[in-house]
Amino acid sequence: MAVPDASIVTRFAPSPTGNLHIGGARTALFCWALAGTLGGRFLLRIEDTDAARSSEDSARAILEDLAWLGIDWDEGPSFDAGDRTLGGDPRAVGPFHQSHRRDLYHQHLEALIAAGRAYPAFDTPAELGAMRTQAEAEKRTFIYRNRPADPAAAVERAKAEPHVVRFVAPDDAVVVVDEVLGEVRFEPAQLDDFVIRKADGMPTYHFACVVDDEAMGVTHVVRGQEHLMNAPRHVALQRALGFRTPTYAHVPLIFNDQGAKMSKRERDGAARQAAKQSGFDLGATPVAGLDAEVFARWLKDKKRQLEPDQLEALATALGIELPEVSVGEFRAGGYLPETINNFIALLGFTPSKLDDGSDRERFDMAFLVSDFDLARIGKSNARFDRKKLLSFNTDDVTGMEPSVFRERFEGWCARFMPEIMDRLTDAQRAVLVPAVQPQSKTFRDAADRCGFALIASGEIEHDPKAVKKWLAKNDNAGLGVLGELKGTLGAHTDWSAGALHDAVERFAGDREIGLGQVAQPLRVALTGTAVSPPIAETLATLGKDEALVRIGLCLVVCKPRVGSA
RNA sequence: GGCCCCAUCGUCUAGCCUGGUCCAGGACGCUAGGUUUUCAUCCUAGAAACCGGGGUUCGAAUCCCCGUGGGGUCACCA
Repeated sequence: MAVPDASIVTRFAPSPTGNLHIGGARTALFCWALAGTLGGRFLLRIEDTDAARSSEDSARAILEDLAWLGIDWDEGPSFDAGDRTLGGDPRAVGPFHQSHRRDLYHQHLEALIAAGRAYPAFDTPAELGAMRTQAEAEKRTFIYRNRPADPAAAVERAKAEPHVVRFVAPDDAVVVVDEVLGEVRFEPAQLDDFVIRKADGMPTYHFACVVDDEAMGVTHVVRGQEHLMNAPRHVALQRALGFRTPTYAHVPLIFNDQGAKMSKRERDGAARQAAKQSGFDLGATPVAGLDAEVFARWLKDKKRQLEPDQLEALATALGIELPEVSVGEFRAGGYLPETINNFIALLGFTPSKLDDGSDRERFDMAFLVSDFDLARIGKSNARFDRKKLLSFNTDDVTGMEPSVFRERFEGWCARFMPEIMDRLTDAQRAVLVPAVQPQSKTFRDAADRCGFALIASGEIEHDPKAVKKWLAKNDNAGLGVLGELKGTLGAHTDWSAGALHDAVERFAGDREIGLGQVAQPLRVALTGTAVSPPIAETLATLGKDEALVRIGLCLVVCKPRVGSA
């Protein structure tokens, strides 16, 4: 890490209108890492100037997601992350919610009007819409520049009438110097007199952002390339206000499988496609909270989105998994925060090489905070490859120290799969959890593999394919083995996994059959399927009584019917 | 459509700035074998790319131009 430099400040400034998106997480991560390599501080600001769409719940959720990822902010809203406290205001530059900073914006805005660099405008939305339509009809780009002939009169009129305040765009070209893209030039003909204060008195994003970056001493602005067209506006505003221009870095976007900006619509798209493919009939399969008309409209219109819970319910009805897009969804999906950080850092950024000259792909936060460099950010957009993420996550889950795995997995279960904690004893989990770890790609995957221990023996559904292959085949060889096993296991007393492992092996050895010929019929009996954790641990988790009940039950349920093949 | 950005294996990328060491390297995925009591792992091998066209140069993935393709953005949203 670099020598501490108190003058360096990076910031992440989300707007609290939804969950933290994976792209936002990457931006935050880069800002955090940059502050680290430069020895500066990382600041978090909540951009809630849109009163209607912002919510404190959303702001809170974003804070929690960032803390979960370990993207700790030095300054910003205070947050108790359990083992550490984040945020605070040591330099007294807060508050960090823009909705609480209106006086500051107001001061600068008045100064701008007084300097003749801003003016009240009284156009109604309908009038503006008409101007745009006309411009479009004439194949012109709509550029608003209706400056008042008499500014003083306009200011006077503004005292009594609803209005917005617009910025007087500069007459010169604006050149944005960007650390990633180089110099980007914007001609004055494309700069319009954009709105800097809305009719409700709130500043627009552009104005609040520029004022706050100055007031908070932000030196480096790292954000997605979708903001590139905002940069000339911000630079022009800074000049008019007499502010510094921070260092800009517009990082490439994260794409989805379709090659477009990854967004929350992803999930709607996946569900829509599945619904169309399967010819889903809402009439035949009602979905809670979703009425037919809404569904039909949503099905037709690609831009339409369902409410999150409607979407979840529909996905369940369709029997599909929705693709994760927000950090919370990846968390619920059982991904590790360190893996997510590692993976998203690789989207657009290339770390220094390994000593053998190959690409360095796996690294932790400590590495990132010392190796991050804006010069190593690429210019082209990157597709989000879920398979590669899964591969990374698998490595990290299976490579975890078993005791650590158990602690973290159970922590995840407590939140997302409480049955595992409620229904299994500590002793059962002590056997099952380590058994499941080497097989699991995610915590959710691990939890799924524990499922057999959660159901009652009567609820077991014996998979016909598994029954046929492992019990009925070869003149019911599997059923025969199972019958013998019932006796052998019934007489067996030590139900530790180790002893059971030996017992099963001895059983197979005595009969000179492969272990598979024993384990598979047992799996079918114990779980109803051909897949389970290693057989000894499966038996041990269930316990002797339950295991024997399941075997007995299977023998009855799956016995060959007289007269049928 | 205007403006802006981008362009190496299917995907993420190295190399490009400072032309030759690149018949282009790594990773995920894919294919084929192998290990394994199931699934998942794991091991070995393999296929797989410099968008097209012009220049500049002894020599271009690397520099320049044009074309094509992709993306972003055009709100009293951020």
